[in-house]
Amino acid sequence: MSNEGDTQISELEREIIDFFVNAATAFGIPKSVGEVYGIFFTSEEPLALDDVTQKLQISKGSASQGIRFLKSINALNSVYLTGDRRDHYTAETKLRDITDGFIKERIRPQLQSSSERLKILKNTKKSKHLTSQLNTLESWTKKGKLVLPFVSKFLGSNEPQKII
Amino acid sequence: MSNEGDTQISELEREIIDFFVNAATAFGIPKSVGEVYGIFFTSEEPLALDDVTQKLQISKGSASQGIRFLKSINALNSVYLTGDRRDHYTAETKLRDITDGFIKERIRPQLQSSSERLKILKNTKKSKHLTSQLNTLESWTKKGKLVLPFVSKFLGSNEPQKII
DNA sequence: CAGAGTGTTCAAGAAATAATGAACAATTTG
DNA sequence: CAAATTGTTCATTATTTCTTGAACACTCTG
Repeated sequence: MSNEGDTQISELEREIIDFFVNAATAFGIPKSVGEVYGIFFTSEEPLALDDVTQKLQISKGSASQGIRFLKSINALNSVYLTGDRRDHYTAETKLRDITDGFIKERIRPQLQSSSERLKILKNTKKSKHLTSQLNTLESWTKKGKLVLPFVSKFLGSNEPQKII
Repeated sequence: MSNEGDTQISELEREIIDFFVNAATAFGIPKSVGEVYGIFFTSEEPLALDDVTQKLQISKGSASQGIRFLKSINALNSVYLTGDRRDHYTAETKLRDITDGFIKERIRPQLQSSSERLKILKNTKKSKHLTSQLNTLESWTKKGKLVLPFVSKFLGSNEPQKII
């Protein structure tokens, strides 16, 4: 029966949420997911599902799915509040944790399946030119896989980086 | 009046094109753009607009827009063929060139506008918590900007990389 | 154990995005 | 300079993707 959740969000909060909506869209993630992360990010207190629906005025379904996705990439942390059986979360704000989750759940599987498909294609009869192009693609996926840990490490550090 | 363009594409070529359709989708780029790059990538000879429409069976509009986008990120190279006034292109296959084009045309502008919007928000009156969150966001965009040249260099090299 | 509280699922509708193709502008050719 | 060739634009249509909300399952609580 909680009812402090329907607090209006401020203009600044809305701006910050929009920041995440933009970012989400850029990463091919639904707008509503960006909003959900945004509301957690702006909130000092842990929020539950219906706080999200009330503050953002989105459906329970969207909020539920948004939270699930954000949990899957470690962008939300569970918080247990005594005397309230709703699940509460706070935004994870360590960029590296979120990046790692995103890489692990979204990028790696995609790269992996691409490189597996390529492997199969290498066994087919083909022209010189296509052989060469397949080798090019193979090197691309390899580089893709190799760059990920470096991006992760880079985003996790607080110091300037150098490439040697 | 050229008419060698209506050659059927092979099963393997279709697979390679699908590879790019997948990749394009993952980057939030329309399927048709992936197809267009794919047909150039598989072709040994330079192709013109109507070769693309015939081989892929897509509309002239899609092909034209796909080519324009691909040129804008340096994924296609112009080739001038004497005795044919149509524009011809080949696929650029240096990963770094394409990556750089994509970063310059798509990613940097997005990051830039985000960080400008953030700068404005920093001047508004706000709570301790939101001040702190805005600082977090600022550090994220900074790291984003810094990581790009690193990714570019990494993808351009043929040697293993280390971070120091 | 009936009723209330909480979260999930997924079919249907709404919204956003992409593809088409006809009209057009620009250029070249005979 | 008329006709043909080439490529672009953009309103319309088609497709894909997202959001909604009602039905459901599960868990608590009195």
